[in-house]
Amino acid sequence: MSIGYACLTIGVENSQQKSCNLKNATPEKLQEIISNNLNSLESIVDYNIENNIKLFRISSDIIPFGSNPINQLSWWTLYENKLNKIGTKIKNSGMRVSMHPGQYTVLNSPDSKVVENAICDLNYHGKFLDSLGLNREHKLILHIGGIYQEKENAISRFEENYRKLEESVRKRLVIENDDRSYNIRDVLDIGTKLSIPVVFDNLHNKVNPVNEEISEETWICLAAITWKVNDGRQKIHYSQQNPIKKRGSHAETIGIREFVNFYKRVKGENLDIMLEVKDKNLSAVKCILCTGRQKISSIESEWGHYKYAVLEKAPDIYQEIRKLLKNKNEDLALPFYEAIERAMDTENNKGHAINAAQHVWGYFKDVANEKEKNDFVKIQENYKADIKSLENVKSYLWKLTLKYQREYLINSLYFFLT
DNA sequence: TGACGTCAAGATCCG
DNA sequence: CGGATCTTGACGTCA
Repeated sequence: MSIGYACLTIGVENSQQKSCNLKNATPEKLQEIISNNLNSLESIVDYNIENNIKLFRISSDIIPFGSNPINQLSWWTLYENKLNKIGTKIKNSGMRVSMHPGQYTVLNSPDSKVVENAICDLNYHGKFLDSLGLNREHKLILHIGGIYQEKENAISRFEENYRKLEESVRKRLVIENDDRSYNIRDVLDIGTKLSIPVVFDNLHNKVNPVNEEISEETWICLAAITWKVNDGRQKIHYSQQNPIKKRGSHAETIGIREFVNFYKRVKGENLDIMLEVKDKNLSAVKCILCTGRQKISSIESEWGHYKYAVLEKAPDIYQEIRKLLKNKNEDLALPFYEAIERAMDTENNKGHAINAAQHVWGYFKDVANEKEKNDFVKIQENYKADIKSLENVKSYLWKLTLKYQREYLINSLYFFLT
């Protein structure tokens, strides 16, 4: 039903997350970062609302060192107004958010210090969602942890330590199969025994399967049983293998044909699907537009974002898409994104890249001063002569985009896709 | 002891 | 000096 993305955005203004080192983490520095990060979170929530994205994972780093004793700020009171404002936007728009402590939060460690840290960390995550005023449908996702040579004992320790968690954390906690230690069968057994909802992760299940014969649909049905009414809709994680990286690495973008097939197969309309993918919000918008009825205007607006990136890669596909968008009465989302994917998969070509850069330059040629005109000519020549890279050319154009505040270009993915 | 994963910050280099 | 490019950090497990 809802499709969403994790933590960061591409091409969204004022959504940057900041961080700092432990040794620089003064109260002043921490406050500055928290203030920035909450402003960014609000921008992201606004963006999600505008783009009909109803599922989002909030970064664990939203509060720097949120569970480290170095951070003694009571950020939930210092930023109470801001947190309420953001929480209200989330609730009023029907958005569902989550948080996901990473691979270093380990509840079942034999080392009691590690367990203590994990509990602190879960408390921090729970407190953040509480401070937004959100109910228990807004989940905290956790992996089971390590094996330590004795899986049975490791699982018992997970169960023991789970029971020690505060109710405010337990009510949100859901568990997920991972790519090396605990497969979906293990996690379903634990979830069933302790009444913890289970998140099925399709790529982890491919990398660390129980049994190749059992289908994804079957596992999703079995996981469904662990979700009770006040947990909200069943959630799953979806990602695709990056073809050039090692097994388990997330793809740059979600291949839309494969996703749509998956969505039909597993009856995705009954699920909340969290995408784990490098291009973040871009894949979320793509998957949302390809699984529902769309107005032509949404596709046209997407074309506005992608067009110069496509022109840079493949002028022929650029023309093909222009032609495609003239069919105002058909459902264009799928063929549109398939064409975008083909274009972005195309090998770089200097001539095409220069052609696109000149199109973009068109936004400045009337306002640019003499030095800027000369610099653009020079950087183009240096690019042709292999002295400068395409990234250098584009970062020069980005500088001009910001200087002359060209709104259309600020929202263009030309500068963010490679 | 280093790889793993992730992203910005910090450090260094270059013209 | 500003910008580009590289290295580091912060976490715990496992080989």
